[in-house]
Amino acid sequence: MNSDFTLAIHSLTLLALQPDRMATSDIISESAGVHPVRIRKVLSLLKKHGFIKTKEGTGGGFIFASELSEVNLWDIYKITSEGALQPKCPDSNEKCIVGANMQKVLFSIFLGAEEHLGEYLKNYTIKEVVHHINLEK
Amino acid sequence: MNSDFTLAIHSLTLLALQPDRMATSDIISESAGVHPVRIRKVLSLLKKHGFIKTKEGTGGGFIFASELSEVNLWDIYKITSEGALQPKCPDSNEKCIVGANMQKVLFSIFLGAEEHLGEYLKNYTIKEVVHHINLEK
DNA sequence: CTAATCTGTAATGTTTATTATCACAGTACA
DNA sequence: TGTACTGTGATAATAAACATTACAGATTAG
Repeated sequence: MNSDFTLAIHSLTLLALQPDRMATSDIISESAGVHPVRIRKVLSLLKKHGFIKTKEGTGGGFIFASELSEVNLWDIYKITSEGALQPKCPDSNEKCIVGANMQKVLFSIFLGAEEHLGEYLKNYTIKEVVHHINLEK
Repeated sequence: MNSDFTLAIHSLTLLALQPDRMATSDIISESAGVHPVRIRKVLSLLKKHGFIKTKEGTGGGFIFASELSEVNLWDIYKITSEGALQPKCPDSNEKCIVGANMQKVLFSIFLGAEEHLGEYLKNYTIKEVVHHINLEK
């Protein structure tokens, strides 16, 4: 799994903490320790799903566009990383009962695993993450 | 996540289907489509935990050493891939409230996620996987 | 007892995935 | 009209996964 999921959470949390003004990709990238272009790419996904708004030009940037308690981590996972749990099986031997069928068996197991993970992630919203961040202060 | 987890499942399933005789790393690697050395590395982990037995020399190889229904996928996950869910966060900015604390917040979330995944994986044993493989025939 | 056939494992090379960087078009504002 | 942003494609650098080589140690067959 790449870190788009955690980058998205990081960015949203930062935006949640300054709901009144926009944050640029430079500011967010400095907080997250990654390149600003990556921030723009990940956040453009979140924009497409309406979680944030963006503005180009001077004074522009990114800003939260929904209720903190309505954005849960499962939503974000699906947008950034759906299918990431799924293992990339090498082409196994079709002549072997196991090789020929293992891939689809594993596929169904991991599909179930991802759904199960979803049940857990649905319980976490950005509001909770922000709360945890504040507790750590 | 690398594919050690699925390789282990694949190998155990193959061994489960021929409980009477040993399988060499060459045979298993041919079924799984990977290099025999990888099979030996992954299976040596399973051996350490007593799930299989090995024998060196002519006629040697790997063989199942426990009850199919007592080897569940969570056991195997823990052996091969524990912590794999955990995202590798880049060093974020310590001067930023979010950057400074996000890592430990994410850590606790992903720890919970892995435990939750465990509850799902515990329900799958090699016996079930073998059963699914046979159904696909 | 010697050659053949295995596992065990370290070391190294190759490939693939992830991430960073560059380049530049488009938008908004002063 | 210049400056400060996002949006996005293309390419380069880095890191992770995987394959390959090499060889020591165990076991068996002849």
